[in-house]
Amino acid sequence: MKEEDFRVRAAPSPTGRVHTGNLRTFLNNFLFAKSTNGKYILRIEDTDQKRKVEGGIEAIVETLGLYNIEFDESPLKGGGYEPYIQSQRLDIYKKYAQQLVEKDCAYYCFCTQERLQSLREQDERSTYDRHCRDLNEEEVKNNLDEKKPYVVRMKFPLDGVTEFRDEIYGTIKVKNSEVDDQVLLKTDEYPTYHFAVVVDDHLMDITHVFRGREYLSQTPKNVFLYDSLGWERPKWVHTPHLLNPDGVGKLSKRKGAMSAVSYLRKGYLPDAVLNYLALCGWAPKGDVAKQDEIYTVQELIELFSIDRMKKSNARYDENKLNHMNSKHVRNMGLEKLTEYVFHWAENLVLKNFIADEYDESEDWEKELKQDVKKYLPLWKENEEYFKKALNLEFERITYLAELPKALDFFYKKELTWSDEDWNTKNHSKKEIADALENILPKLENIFGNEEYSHEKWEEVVRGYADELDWKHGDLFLAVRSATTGRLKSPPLLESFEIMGWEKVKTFLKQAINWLRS
RNA sequence: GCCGCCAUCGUCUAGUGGUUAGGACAUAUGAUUCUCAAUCAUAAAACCUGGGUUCAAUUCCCAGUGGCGGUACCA
Repeated sequence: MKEEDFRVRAAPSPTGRVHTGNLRTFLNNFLFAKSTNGKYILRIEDTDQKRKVEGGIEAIVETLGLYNIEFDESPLKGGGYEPYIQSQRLDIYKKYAQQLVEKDCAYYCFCTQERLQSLREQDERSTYDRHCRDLNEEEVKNNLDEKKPYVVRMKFPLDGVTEFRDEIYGTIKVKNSEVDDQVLLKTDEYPTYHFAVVVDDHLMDITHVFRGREYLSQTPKNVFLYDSLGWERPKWVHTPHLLNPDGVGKLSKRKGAMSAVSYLRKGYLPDAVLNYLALCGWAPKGDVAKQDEIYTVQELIELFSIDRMKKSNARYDENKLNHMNSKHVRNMGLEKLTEYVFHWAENLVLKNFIADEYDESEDWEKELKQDVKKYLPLWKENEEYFKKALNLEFERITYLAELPKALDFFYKKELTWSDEDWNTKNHSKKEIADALENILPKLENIFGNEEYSHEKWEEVVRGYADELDWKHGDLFLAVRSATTGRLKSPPLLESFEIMGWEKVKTFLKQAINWLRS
């Protein structure tokens, strides 16, 4: 088979949610499809009516779109294998279920839920006792005529071994006695996952089935169905899990997973998130790997191959994600970054997504929204000014959500302080106020006349510190708190250049008043 | 319990039948510096245990231990 004939699919439930873990599965499929020039299909698996959610499809497509992950075929755009929603394919499953019954590979089961329940109560570890496996034709016919509710179960071989190949794990063997007579068609005539996935993957010509490793030991059920129906097996690619940072359990929201939209809102770049996720459980070959591990999506596509995927689970590590994001932010260049920040503020932070209806937004998101609403008009008012300010801050942040606070002193008309914003270890508030009052005219002298230079500025501060017999650092820190409202900031001279002397002077005066009150 | 899978620094990983076991994150120290960050340099840090096979095993085999997953009319 030629690579361009490869077809992979993502098969989510329509919960509308895309979180860290399944974003990684979407990504694996995507990288494989792109790297082989194959097709990427979205199919919705909504066979559990109890958990059905309306409208989640748009949310998923929208979210992935934000990461530039597009589908070649989907329920929304079609593609020649319709329908792409399992609940609209019920008659298809029914047809093949009947075929399996005719081939004696499946059977009608009339056991009630209550009976199954009591079986389980007797022995928690028991599987279905195959009570209906050998009903004779007449019994089945009678039951059907009486309109007894039924399910269709697969007639899985009682002994022997099922063997199949996984592209990552190699040959897997499972004793058939370990496998239950899995329900294929439920009472409500919906298929179960194991049945629908086989029928659809076959009918949609899926060549590579990427899915979580939790399905590995259940794959014999699929193998049985492919073989019974006389269909060619696809290549299975079971991928290891992303674990919580503490290594306990699959990554969960409570322990650090975020929704795919939230990452972008927080100001992680799509490429950075994908860069990080791709490197969990996969690594390029040693001789083509980059030492710093920073890759664009394009590079990942070029390097991707299944045989480089790991077998073991990986833990989620926010530190590394943060590091990668700050690298990607710095690599972007000021021009592109400025553009992206505006895009981020307008189209990611302030905009409401369909996905938001399915995921409760967190406190920081609400706060961020308010901050951005407040500052964005100011940022846009003077793009050159913004760019200069951003230039001083962008390598001090790890994600864009830090920007409103990081840049605030460039935009505020008044600063406010609290006691923690001052270094009072060596000097009292009164001493600091006096010092500021005295240094103000000295600064006015250089900045007011546009005669400043790095040397002069340093000379003024250091000179006056000597005069006061202060440590130089203490005086710089005092000026810093007064003019930026905090103890940590970009270099002062560069900041003043952007803010302009009038603003700096105003803040200095405000600070003196605050210190004295 | 039973079944399946996995096992290199704290974390993500590279790599090998003979290597000073490499990189990245995090950590520590130093340089730089008006603070923070960035940058640079340095340090500490790993082949799960026990048996085989072999001249030689972290690497191959087996067992144990540990971890993850499955054992649904959920996916």
